Amino acid sequence: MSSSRQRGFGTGDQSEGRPAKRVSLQTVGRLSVYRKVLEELYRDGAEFIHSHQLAGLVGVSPAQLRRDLASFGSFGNIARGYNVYQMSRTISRILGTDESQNVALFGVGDLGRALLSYRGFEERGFHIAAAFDVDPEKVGRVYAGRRCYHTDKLEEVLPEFDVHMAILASRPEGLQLLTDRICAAGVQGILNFVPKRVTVPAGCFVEETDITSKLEMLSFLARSDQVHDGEELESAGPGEPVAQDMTG
Amino acid sequence: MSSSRQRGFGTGDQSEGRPAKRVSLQTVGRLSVYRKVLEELYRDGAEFIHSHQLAGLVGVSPAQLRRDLASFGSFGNIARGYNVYQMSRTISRILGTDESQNVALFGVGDLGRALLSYRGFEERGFHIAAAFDVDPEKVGRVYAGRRCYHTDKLEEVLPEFDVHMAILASRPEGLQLLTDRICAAGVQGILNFVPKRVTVPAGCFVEETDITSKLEMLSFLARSDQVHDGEELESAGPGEPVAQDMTG
DNA sequence: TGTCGGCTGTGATTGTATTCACAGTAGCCC
DNA sequence: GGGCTACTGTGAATACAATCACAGCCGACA
Ligand SMILES: NC(=O)c1ccc[n+]([C@@H]2O[C@H](COP(=O)([O-])OP(=O)(O)OC[C@H]3O[C@@H](n4cnc5c(N)ncnc54)[C@H](O)[C@@H]3O)[C@@H](O)[C@H]2O)c1
Ligand SMILES: NC(=O)c1ccc[n+]([C@@H]2O[C@H](COP(=O)([O-])OP(=O)(O)OC[C@H]3O[C@@H](n4cnc5c(N)ncnc54)[C@H](O)[C@@H]3O)[C@@H](O)[C@H]2O)c1
Repeated sequence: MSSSRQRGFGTGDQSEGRPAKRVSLQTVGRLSVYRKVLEELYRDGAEFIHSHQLAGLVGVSPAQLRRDLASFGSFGNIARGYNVYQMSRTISRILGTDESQNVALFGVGDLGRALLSYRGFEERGFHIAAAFDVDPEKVGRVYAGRRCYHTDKLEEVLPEFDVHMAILASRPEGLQLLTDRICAAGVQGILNFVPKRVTVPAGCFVEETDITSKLEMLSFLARSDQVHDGEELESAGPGEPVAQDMTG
Repeated sequence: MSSSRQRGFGTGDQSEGRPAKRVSLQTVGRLSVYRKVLEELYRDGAEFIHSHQLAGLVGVSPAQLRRDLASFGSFGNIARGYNVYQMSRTISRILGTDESQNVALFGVGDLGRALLSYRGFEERGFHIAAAFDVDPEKVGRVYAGRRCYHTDKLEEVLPEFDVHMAILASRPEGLQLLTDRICAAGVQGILNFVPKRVTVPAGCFVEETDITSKLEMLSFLARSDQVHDGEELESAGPGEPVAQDMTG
C-alpha cells in the first residue's frame, strides 16, 4: 500500500541483507510535513522552535519528532531548540528538493490537466517539464505552458529534460509496459494515480495513490465507530462474525 | 500522515483505554486492495482462491493475508481456500461499501471537476451526490450531472442527500471552519486534498492526500538509493552528517 | 469408508516503530 | 562566573506489526 521496491512474488525471500541502518518510510513522510509547517513558521518570522511546539503543530509526539530528526544527525540547539530556517533547508536537502527537479506527466486527461495547472508542485521543488499522451488530439498541444508529446517519444524527450520522476495519470491498459519503458529511460520515482498495480526494477520506486481506497478506509472507520458502544464489529469473536459462512 | 481521530495537542494523554482489540488501519488498507483484485478474479470466472495465490497477486505474504482476514472472523474453506465472490462481498460489507453511499465535494476547481468526472468512484460504491463552491460563476451550474450548491447551504443540502462523507478540494483559507461545519452536519469521513491540516471532533476521521509529499518521498528514495554503494546518507554517523550545524 | 495432502487459522516468535525517561548541557539570569 | 532551567539526543522499555510454524481439519480420491 505504499512505496515498494520490486518485490518477489509468492515467497518473498528476505535475504540480500543490507548492512546499514535504514530510515523508515514513515519517518520520511513526516519529514515532509515538518518542512511544510516550518516554512509557514518561517514566513511568520519564527526563528527557533522546540520539539514539543512543532510536534503539537503537526500532530506527532515530541519524542517521535526528535527521533525522526536524530536519524539524520544531530542538529538542534539544546537550550533554544531547532533553528526554523536551517531545519527547513536541511530537510529539503535530505528529501532532495533543495533544487527544483523535473517531472514527466503521462496522460493529459481530466486529472492530468488538473495536475498541470497545480501550483503546489513548483512551490515545493517539482516542475512538470513535459507531458505525454497518445491521443492525436492532445499531442502537439500546449497545456499550461507545457508541450504534450507522444508517448512513443519518451525515450528521446525524458533525457532532454533531465527527468528522473514521473506521474502516471493515463489508463490501466498497457500500464506495465509503459512503466517498464519509463524506468528504462532513467526514471527512478513513479507516482501512480492509475488504479492498477505496477512493478518496477530494483532501484526504482512506485508510490500508489488510490483515492477510492482512502474513501473505503474512511467508510470503514466511520462505520466501525458507530457500533463502538454496541458490540458488533470490534474483532472476530466466534458468535456470528461480520463474515457470513462461506463454506458453501 | 494518515487517518486520525482528534488528537490532543502537545502532551497527548494516552489514557481513555478502549477495551476491545482493534483492527489496524494498514489491515483496512490492504482489505481494499484484496477486494479490487478479487473483483477482477471474479470477472475472470475464478471461484476459489488460496491465500498464497491471492497474496502473490497483491504483493503481500500469505500469512499476512490470512491474518488480515482472520481479524474479522474465520471464513475460508480449509481445503478449497476462499470463495472469491463471497470474500469480495464480505470485504465490501466490512468496509461499508456494499451499498453505494453518497459523498459531497467541496471546491469545483480543476481538481474538483476531475473528481466529478471520475468513474472509479461509482464502480466502487461511492457517489458524489452534491458539489459545493463559493464562486458565483459556479454555483447553480451542473457538472457531470451534479448540481453545484453554495457552500453556505451545506447544512440544508447534506441531510437532503444523506451524505456522511466529504471530499475537500477547495482552498486553504477558512478550511478549518468549513471542516467544522461539515462535521457538525453529520459527516464522519473527510478526504482532504488541500495541503492544510485540519482537526476533527471525536467520531470523525480525516484522510490527508498530499500529493507533493508523495513526490518528496520518492525523491528521497531515489536519491538515497543512488548513494547506497557509497556511504553518504544511510544514517547519522558523527562524521559530517547530512545536517549541517545549526547551533548558530 | 479410510487415508493422505495441503490448506487455514492461530499461538509463538521475531522484527520494527514509538514512547519513556533521563544524562548531559547550552543559555540565561543574577 | 556560577547556578538553575528546561531542552535535546538517546538507551531502555513498551507497543505494535509481520512472519513462522504447526495442529487440526476438509475434501479428494481410491
Ligand atoms: N479524478 C480523476 O479523474 C481520477 C481520480 C483518481 C484516479 N484517476 C485515474 O487517473 C487516470 C487518469 O484519469 P482521467 O480522469 O484523467 O482519465 P481520462 O480518460 O480523462 O484521461 C486519460 C488520458 O490518458 C491518455 N492515455 C492513454 N494511454 C496512454 C499512454 N500509454 N500514454 C500516455 N497517455 C495515455 C488518454 O489519451 C487520456 O488522454 C485514470 O486511470 C483514472 O482511473 C482519475
Ligand atoms: N492537481 C491539482 O489541481 C491539485 C493537486 C493536489 C492538491 N490540490 C489542492 O486541491 C485544492 C483544489 O485544487 P484546484 O486546482 O482545483 O484549485 P482551484 O483554485 O482551481 O479550485 C478551488 C475551488 O475551490 C473553491 N472554493 C474556495 N473556497 C471554498 C469554500 N469555502 N467552499 C467551497 N469551495 C470553495 C474556489 O471557488 C475554486 O473553485 C487546492 O487546495 C489545491 O492545493 C490540487
